[in-house]
Amino acid sequence: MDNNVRRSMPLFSMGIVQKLTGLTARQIRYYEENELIHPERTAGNRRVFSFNDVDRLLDIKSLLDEGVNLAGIRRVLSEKPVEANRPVEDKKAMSEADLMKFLKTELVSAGKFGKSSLIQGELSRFFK
DNA sequence: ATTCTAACA
DNA sequence: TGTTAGCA
Repeated sequence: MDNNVRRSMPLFSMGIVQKLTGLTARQIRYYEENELIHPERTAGNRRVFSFNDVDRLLDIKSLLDEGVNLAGIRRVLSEKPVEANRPVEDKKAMSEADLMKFLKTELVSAGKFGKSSLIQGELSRFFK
């Protein structure tokens, strides 16, 4: 279960999440306002997303492509537990290089579990 | 350089 | 949703 710790560990900066999800900062912040995601905040008020957050964001993105509105998305995601992210100190966001390494291991474990095909589908493009 | 909030020619 | 202003 050590993976849950990692997945709830806040380490993604806004910029990284934008690249990872293809969503705009505006959208990401808007979804947070609607409590679709609950990223942590650094001492400087910067958002720090966990892998769980990115996962939900990708879910939201796919639902958006399917033409589901915010209310609908809320319904779908409300059925999913909202594990709170772990508190984060003042640490700077993980470097992109280390981040990619982490994502790679995530993709491997995800495949190992046959889980979240979404993650593989959406993020695999970063490893081609 | 990056992200944040608030607001709208 | 985009975009921009003014901060931190």
